[in-house]
Amino acid sequence: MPELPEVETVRQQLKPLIIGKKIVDISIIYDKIIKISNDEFKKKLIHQTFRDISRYGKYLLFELDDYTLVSHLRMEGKYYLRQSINELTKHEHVVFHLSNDMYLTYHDFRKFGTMELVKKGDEFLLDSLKKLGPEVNDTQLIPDRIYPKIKKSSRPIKSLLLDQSIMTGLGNIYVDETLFLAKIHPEKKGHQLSFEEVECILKSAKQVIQKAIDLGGTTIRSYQSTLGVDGRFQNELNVHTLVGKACSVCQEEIIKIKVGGRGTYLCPNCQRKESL
DNA sequence: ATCTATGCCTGGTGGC
DNA sequence: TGCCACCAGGCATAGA
Repeated sequence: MPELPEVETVRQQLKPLIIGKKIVDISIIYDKIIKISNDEFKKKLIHQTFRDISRYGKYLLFELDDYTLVSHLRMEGKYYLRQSINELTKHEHVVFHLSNDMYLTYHDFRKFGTMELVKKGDEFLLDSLKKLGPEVNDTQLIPDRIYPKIKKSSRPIKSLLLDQSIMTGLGNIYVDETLFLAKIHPEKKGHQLSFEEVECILKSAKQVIQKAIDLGGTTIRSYQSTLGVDGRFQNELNVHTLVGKACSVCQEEIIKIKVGGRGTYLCPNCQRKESL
């Protein structure tokens, strides 16, 4: 499940491999991934050269000469660099044939990922990008920026942290880890939180995200970033996926509940519903 | 306006 | 062993 740290890892690994390479051809094997017609997609992208890869929240932005390809990996999307089309597996849906005779392929066995194409400079006019809040790892982001939205909401804090319009970058794994560090129960309502608690949550989120970026992200289930490099953050998890295990702080058993329809892991002792 | 429910997908799991 | 219903989950969209 790529969240901000995983997408950042993909960006860093892929960038030196494709910068300066021109797209000479494109094969679209499964076209629901892309939002426009196959013909338009090919017409606009063929002969364009990769100039940079940037990222906003969980979106990858492949910057070419005249267009930006905005890619969201959702749960299982991955990019691979292949030397031959003979290496393609059944879950590789879009193939970019590059000028150095390598193939950049998009792999996604759930087929949930999306690719949008936009004129360079117009990225934030896209519906998907324009509604995103500030990035959780933005050093300029201060709690005052998110506190008002949290304070007036009756939704559980877990749902608010997953809401990308308030703040972007956290997914299910890192929200659980963030709330554990902050010692906040995931079902606590937004309006029940003090400014100091929100401050603590933001600080914890930044800490979790930065550590995950430093370690190359988390490898859970099938998620593995480009080139088969495993992230190492899974060794640092305190609660996520650890149901039945002892809490690293108090030895209480980690439990799993559902919050807003999402599987949620927490320590019932460290993260009490009723606060002091 | 604001929130909840549903659809998109497929591999893995558990029941029979 | 094989079949099948069910689950996971980020985000868009429809519905309440």
